Amino acid sequence: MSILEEHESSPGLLLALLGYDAMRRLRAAHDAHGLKPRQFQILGLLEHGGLSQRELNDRMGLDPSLVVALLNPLEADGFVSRERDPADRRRHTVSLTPAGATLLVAAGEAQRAVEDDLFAALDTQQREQLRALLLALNQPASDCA
Amino acid sequence: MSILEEHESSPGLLLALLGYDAMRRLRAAHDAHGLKPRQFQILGLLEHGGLSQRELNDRMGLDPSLVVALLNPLEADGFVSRERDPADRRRHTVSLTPAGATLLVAAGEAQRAVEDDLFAALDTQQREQLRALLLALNQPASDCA
DNA sequence: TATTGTTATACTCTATAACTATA
DNA sequence: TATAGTTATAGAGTATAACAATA
Repeated sequence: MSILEEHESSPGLLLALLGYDAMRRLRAAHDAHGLKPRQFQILGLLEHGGLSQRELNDRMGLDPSLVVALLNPLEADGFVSRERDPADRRRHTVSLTPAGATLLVAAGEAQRAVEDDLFAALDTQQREQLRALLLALNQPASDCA
Repeated sequence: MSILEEHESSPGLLLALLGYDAMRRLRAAHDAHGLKPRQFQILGLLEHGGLSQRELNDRMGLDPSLVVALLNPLEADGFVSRERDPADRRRHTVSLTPAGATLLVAAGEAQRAVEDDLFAALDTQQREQLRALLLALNQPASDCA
């Protein structure tokens, strides 16, 4: 059943509801691996080298306190390691462990499967269109603050 | 600042995060009128005549308990009225009051302003494209249950 | 003083289960 | 028994403020 009938859907609310559904499905997929969608995102961000928590905050658009709460279980389970930066002892460099890299691969397959299902109604070209439009939305013309 | 860099955004998570941001902006806009986005949606659904709560559940894709919680303040503030259906006394017919109709107009302008800002990065044609793609996502090809 | 990371608390939206009343 | 509506509780994701350690 559809979330909204066409005539009663404002574009903004439609986007909000579809986004909520997307997060719900991502969560269901990653639950099998003991991950939250945002934790999977962190593993992906660490794939090509360690980052400070500050860098994770910035790239994810999240408050530092959120990143701490996401990292703690990942570190406890051995998927991620935290080391103090010798050059600036305030910084904690977060890195992917071998176990974390393995988990990233397995959970990545689950995520791709979910996204295939999520966008099943669109063909390849339409998916590319949608992706391009969403990326445009994500980069506001200018920060006129 | 953008929520995600291009290379690190899965389409599904991108949709989820943009949807969250859309809901956040809608909430901010409707707060000025004492409404939640879902309550504004209810007012819109009642614009062309009364509905039972059951019909509201179905059209909004929400659990009945949610609709109750959304309606109670609306009724208390006089924007909506509930009357028992004489034909089936289990049914409560929900209708828009004159005050509710006035609120719908005012809040509708706020919502349009938010959506204009939300989709500011897109031209008219791109907005139509996006809307069509989102509507397609919202109507899964078939419920192969 | 400013920055990195941490802790604690609270808010929004939604889901589920159990209940009442009507049919 | 089944349906319309209600109540209460819980969960996920995020935001904010206050704090300790380091620069």
